Amino acid sequence: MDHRKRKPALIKKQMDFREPGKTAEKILAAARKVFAENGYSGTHMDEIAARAGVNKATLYYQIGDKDTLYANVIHQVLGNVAQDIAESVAKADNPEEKLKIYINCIASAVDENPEIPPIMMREMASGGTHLPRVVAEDMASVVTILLGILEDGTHKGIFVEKAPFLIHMMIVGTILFYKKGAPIKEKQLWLPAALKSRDKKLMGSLGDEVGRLVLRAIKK
Amino acid sequence: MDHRKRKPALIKKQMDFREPGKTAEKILAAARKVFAENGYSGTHMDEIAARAGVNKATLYYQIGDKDTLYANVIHQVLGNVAQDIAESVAKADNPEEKLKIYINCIASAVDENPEIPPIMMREMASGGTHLPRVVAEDMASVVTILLGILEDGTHKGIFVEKAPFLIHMMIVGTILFYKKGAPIKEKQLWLPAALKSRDKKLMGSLGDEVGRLVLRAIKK
DNA sequence: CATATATTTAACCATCTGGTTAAACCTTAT
DNA sequence: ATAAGGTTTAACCAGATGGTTAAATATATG
Repeated sequence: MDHRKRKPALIKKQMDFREPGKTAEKILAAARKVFAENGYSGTHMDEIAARAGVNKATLYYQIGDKDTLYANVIHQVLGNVAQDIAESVAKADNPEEKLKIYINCIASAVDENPEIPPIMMREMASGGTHLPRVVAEDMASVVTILLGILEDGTHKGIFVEKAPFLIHMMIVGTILFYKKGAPIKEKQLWLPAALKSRDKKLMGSLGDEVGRLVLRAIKK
Repeated sequence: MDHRKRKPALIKKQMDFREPGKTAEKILAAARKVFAENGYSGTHMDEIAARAGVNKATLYYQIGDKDTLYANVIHQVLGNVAQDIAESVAKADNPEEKLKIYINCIASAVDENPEIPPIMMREMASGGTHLPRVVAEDMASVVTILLGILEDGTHKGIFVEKAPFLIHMMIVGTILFYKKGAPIKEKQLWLPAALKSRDKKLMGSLGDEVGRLVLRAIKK
């Protein structure tokens, strides 16, 4: 099926990718890498099969087709972030702390999962048309959490009023772009040394630094 | 040639896409849209030819191959931003004003040029490996401008010291993600109404609002 | 007008790519 | 052991895709 005309991808076949060593798991792991590297249409089933060390027919026997495989990859890669954020944020009790946690959850999800930036960026680039509904809803629920934090903070007079969706894009955009951008920057040797050195001393994690910036931006 | 293995795209053939109505111009305009919609590997030469209203062979006669066409598109789309920023920023004299202009230049480039977000996002996603050298250098020069503004501001005690590259990723990431993300958000009907309404009242332009946020984030 | 040159086109082509098939190969239970 | 059902595989296929060719058509030049 043509990528552009894909229906909002349902997950036709749920894979049991939990058991490691199992064929399905090997396929999913390979698919994850290849899709992250090359995007949907840049990814070829033969390469996934090769990298997973299985025959292409096995791949089709275990999953179904490219669409389904892609949907499963996305679900596996982005699916758990939402719940994690919800749980972690609930533990804090003031908006400022909650916001820090919110940002750090996203940052560490990205850290533990280097496939998130390329996949998310490309999904955004293509208008999010092929995100499985589950994932789209997950992401919506995340923004809703932020909405709550910001509203609470504004009521309590801690935050100035700012558009929540813009803040969310700021958080996610900053983290994803930095994660993908930093390595590119390092390779460009002609860049002024000042740029490279300055960025070394991101005190603490990226999540912490973004947290500081965003808080400065919205605190009263 | 395979996308993944493309050499750092040189622009093999410079097109004269300036004269409107001319075949080359029609091709480039079509290519721009199609590449923005579907990415490099999702784009088919036949579609570009069809959308440009010319025969595919004409396309090859005028340009060369997919790679060259893509490089030309990128160059046309991203090539002029750098110079524009440099000139505009020079007009202001204090760091704060300069930073506002810096951000607004990027925001309006994106505004006037809706192909920037998808193309930039996908380029970042694939590690910027196929940016023509010219464009990569342009982008580097942009960051260098920001570096200057921030250093100046820090010296004068107006800004706190923050990693310049991170700030740049923050600006660009926020603008691009918001531009591409907002329309997606609008389509998700199940989202809490609060989210949609809140974001309507972005007072002024996106550039202004991002400018305000970033300044709050780094001003002493 | 005639000749040369630049541009466009329909028809091709080799290769790639997602997907299938039928047979071989395990694993398990009787 | 063997029948049965699940799993893997080599070989295959139809359609798509980037790219080419040689002829046809404008366009400019003498």
